[in-house]
Amino acid sequence: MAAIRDDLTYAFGAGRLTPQRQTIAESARSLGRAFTIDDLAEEARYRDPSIGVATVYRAVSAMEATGWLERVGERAGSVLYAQCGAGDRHHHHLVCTSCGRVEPAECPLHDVAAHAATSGFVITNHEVTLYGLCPACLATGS
Amino acid sequence: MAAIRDDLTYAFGAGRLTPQRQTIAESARSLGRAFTIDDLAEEARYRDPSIGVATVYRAVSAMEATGWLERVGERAGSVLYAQCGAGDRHHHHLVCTSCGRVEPAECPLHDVAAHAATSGFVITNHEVTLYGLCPACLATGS
DNA sequence: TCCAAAGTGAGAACGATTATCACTTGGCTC
DNA sequence: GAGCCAAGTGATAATCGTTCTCACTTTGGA
Ligand SMILES: [Mn+2]
Ligand SMILES: [Mn+2]
Ligand SMILES: [Zn+2]
Ligand SMILES: [Zn+2]
Repeated sequence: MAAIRDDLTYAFGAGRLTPQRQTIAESARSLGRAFTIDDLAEEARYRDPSIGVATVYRAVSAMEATGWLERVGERAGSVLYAQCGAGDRHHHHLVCTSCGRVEPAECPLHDVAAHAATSGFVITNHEVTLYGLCPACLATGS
Repeated sequence: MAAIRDDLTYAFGAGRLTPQRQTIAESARSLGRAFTIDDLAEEARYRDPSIGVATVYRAVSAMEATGWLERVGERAGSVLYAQCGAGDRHHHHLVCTSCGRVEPAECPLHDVAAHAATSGFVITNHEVTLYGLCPACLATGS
């Protein structure tokens, strides 16, 4: 069963769930992998051609603010997003560099945080992203 | 003593060490913190106003290719670079979000790599960046 | 010295993202 | 249910970091 934040009704928090936003959120979920704004706009406009690109940008900003989407890297100058697959739990990401599949990864930074403390730095935030090949892409050799 | 890659003569590898490139590399080193292309260009053009912005971009690309510079994040839509402070050793970065100071950090990913292997992913690359406050910024409360 | 490749600088072009603005819509109050 | 108004929309222009182009200069080896 999915974590509560995976439910579409949480995508926009206190914001309105308009028909356009619903289409955009469903598009994001249906992609099932990391995507650029352009990827998402293409899918959303396939379902409803009247949706403007600016609306997709605004919807992504809103979904990122609630944590329903996360940025997981970049591709050719564009930000890569993925639906958060682990609810509220603190985690990071495995990103398949071939197909874009994304899987949550444990946070490995407890030791490093301790080390940093001895150097005088106080860590307030961190980013971890792993890139590689998912089982499917390994099997097909792509 | 600094690791060998910290020496300016390694900044451009097989490329030419022109006067402009020397000025740019010295500027990067003198900044002593994470910087954007714009920060670097400002410093370099202070020393030699005839240096064009395109030359700074090209020099940074070359220095990134040799590993003498690394990208350590972004700020307001621009890529953040820092001089690599740990030679050839595999490492990551502590970045002070207040003053931009950068310090090498150990790689904490051995456990995670093992975990990923059990999920079928094969990791080929990873990124880790820690953000926080350096001792100096903690002391001044900035 | 000569030459070909590498590098330079000015400016144009590019492309992702953001701002603007007139208009529409959703959800609340009465 | 009608009225209100903040929130959202879509087209388009603007922004801005980065890359490209091109004529020119410099470099370092033959
Ligand atoms: Mn996630
Ligand atoms: Mn480094
Ligand atoms: Zn894959
Ligand atoms: Zn600091």
